[in-house]
Amino acid sequence: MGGALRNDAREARRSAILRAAVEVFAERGYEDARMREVAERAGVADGTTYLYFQGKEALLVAILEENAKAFLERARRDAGRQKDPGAKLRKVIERHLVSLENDRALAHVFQIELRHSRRFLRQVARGQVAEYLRLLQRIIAEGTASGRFRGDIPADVAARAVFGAVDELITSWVLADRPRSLAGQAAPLLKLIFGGLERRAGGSR
Amino acid sequence: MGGALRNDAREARRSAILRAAVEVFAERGYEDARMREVAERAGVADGTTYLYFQGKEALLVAILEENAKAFLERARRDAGRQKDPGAKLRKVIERHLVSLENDRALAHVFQIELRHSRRFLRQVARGQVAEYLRLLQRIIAEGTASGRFRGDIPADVAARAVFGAVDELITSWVLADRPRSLAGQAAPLLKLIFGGLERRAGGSR
Amino acid sequence: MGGALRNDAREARRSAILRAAVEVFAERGYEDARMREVAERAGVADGTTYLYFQGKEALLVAILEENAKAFLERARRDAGRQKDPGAKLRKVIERHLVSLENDRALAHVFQIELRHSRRFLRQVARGQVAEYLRLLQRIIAEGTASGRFRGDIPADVAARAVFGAVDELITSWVLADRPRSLAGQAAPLLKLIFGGLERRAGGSR
Amino acid sequence: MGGALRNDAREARRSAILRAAVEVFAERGYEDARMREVAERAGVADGTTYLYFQGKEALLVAILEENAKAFLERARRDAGRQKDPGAKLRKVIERHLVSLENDRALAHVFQIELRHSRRFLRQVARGQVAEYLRLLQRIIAEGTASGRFRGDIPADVAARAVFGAVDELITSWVLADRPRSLAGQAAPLLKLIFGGLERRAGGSR
DNA sequence: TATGAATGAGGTTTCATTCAT
DNA sequence: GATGAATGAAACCTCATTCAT
Repeated sequence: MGGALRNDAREARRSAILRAAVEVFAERGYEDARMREVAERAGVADGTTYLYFQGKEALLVAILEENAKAFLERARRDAGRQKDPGAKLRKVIERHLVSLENDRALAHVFQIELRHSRRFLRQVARGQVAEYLRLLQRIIAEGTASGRFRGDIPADVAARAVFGAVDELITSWVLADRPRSLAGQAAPLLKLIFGGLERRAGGSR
Repeated sequence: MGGALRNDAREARRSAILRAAVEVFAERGYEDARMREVAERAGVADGTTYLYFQGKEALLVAILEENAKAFLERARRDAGRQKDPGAKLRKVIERHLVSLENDRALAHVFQIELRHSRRFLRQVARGQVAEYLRLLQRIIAEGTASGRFRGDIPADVAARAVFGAVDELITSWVLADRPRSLAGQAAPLLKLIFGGLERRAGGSR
Repeated sequence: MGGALRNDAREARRSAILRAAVEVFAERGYEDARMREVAERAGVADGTTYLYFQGKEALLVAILEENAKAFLERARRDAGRQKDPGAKLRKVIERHLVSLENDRALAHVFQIELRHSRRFLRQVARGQVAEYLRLLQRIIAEGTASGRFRGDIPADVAARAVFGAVDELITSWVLADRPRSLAGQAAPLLKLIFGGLERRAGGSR
Repeated sequence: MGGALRNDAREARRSAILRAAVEVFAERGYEDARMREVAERAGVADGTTYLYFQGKEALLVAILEENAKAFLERARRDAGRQKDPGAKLRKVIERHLVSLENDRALAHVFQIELRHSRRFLRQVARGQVAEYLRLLQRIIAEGTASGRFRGDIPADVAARAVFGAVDELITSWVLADRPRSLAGQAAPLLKLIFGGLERRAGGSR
């Protein structure tokens, strides 16, 4: 039980460091972020950071993986609760927008800092994106199979296009000085996406 | 005439340095790129680089501005040659894809290295993107005015979504080990985009 | 107590770096001195120097300020112990000569390296000299007031002349290959200075 | 005769470069002076400077030697015109003060920039000072031999003290924001110096 | 002889990481 | 486990000087 308490304290400290990293990375950018500032803000000594994470880049990896994992789980749960592929897609996209709107610092790190280098992007960040793309792709393929979505667009292309559209709206929002509500842009974005994906009533083109 | 020759030589050297920078940035990433390697590959001495560009970041700015400018001009010319807003959009997007597919190193720099830091993104890169977004937005607004595109999606949201979709396809292509032809993905992408933008035959939703 | 030990260690290290700097500056000259050599000679890593001093020039400032401060304090104490203005002046000058004769490397830095640039001279070094000049000037004015020193030479001119005479002897000594004892030159120098300052028995000129 | 003209032009250009160097060295300090600025101010191309002088330090050497030579000649001539050693010394010192007061930029270079490094000081500048010191020493020795100056102060010590006093007044003047006339300080300075050097009426100390 | 574009050596400093306490 | 002082690698850029024209 002492171990449990210990573990709680350890977990709290780990979280504090991770949160501090999100904030410092968001404020200064990854390259200009100082490990010292992360430690300071987390209320620990410089060296302590290295007892919890391998190093600076490992912090970025941890920020990505823990949040992306939670995000993916929510997305999958959201999708699982819906029968209709259209409703699944809608829920997943709405969740995507809302999740990041609720944590601007994290959004900053996700939209910008996680893409700071080719190596990182390929080896780390892209893996999570690929997972997410697969989810989108499955939903779209399901929609196509069910006849609701058109059959002449490969699901992987569609998934990337949808992801790109959402992603760009979020990046704009992160970079804007006076950002407009992301949730508020969900409706027109969804209209556009569904317009693109859905089979036409009469059938066209 | 000596001056003209001199200018030619000067221009050639400038280009060599810029091209070397594109390649080195693409291969190593901006942070890991060494000015020495840029100079070596351009066939000039270390210091010569600084006679043509203020410093490392100025190289990145120059890569962006010169190529983005040319790219924007082509896009505007392409659009100007078409009457129909749909045709304009199609041409611009096709050009976007083809331009970058033809220069993978440049594409790498555009999709990744130009986004390496918040400051750079906001102060430099995003300015060019904004120009491009405005062009897309104008075309879309024109399409809406002409009745071809639906009127229930704000043009700025649509422009960002379209840009994001194209951008993501290119980024995937840049990061892929065995990339599929970008031009080959243009057709389904355009179907998706036009499906999203165009007013439905019967009118829907 | 651990703190006290730490502080002692810290102070020792600081001193080691400062002393190493005096020696390296004296041997190579400020411009040709390498921070690496300072660190090496102090037995610390390159970066450690920067934990104790802001940079290379800060080392020079520290050398000046700490020694000048100590020097000025001794001079003031010496002067304070004497009643007679003549005796005060004598003690101060003797101390000046002896202090630097006892530390030739420091003397080198004081006489030469501290004057290496206009900016440094005006902003830093001259401030300490000004303090010293004020002390000399006060003593001389006191001597004039007491009737011992003549009244027809402004004390500030006299102070500078006296300082200059002493300073030049030291610089010669620093630059000489086979320097003659500075202390040994004190007697004739003092004769000259007192001859210049003292009111004549009969009164002349 | 064409050669003569050529030589004149050459000489004029040489002078222009030298004068430009004096000014730039005085304004920026030797280390911060840029050869480019010297060339620009002299109205020649960068490389041309090197056709007239070996390099940056050679400019400093030339400034020193040419001016010091002229200065020494004037001093010797001044001295030669006087019979009395006291008058000689007076003339030489007055000339010293006036010469530098008439060219503040040159004075700056003489008082500060020429002393910027140990090597330069020892190998170059001090040679000229030594000449000047010998002149002073000869005059003083002459004064002692004639019975006017006291015999208990070695002439070399006296010469250095006198030089130091004059030198310090000039340095103060160079560094002052609102300098007081140097010539105006000649009288009290000379009183002090002669007071120190002259044998006392009654004979004392 | 003059030009000025090109050269390239060289050093201070920062900061992620380590490790003795 | 926590600390934080110490480490030391590593690279951008400047600028005196050169040399092809």
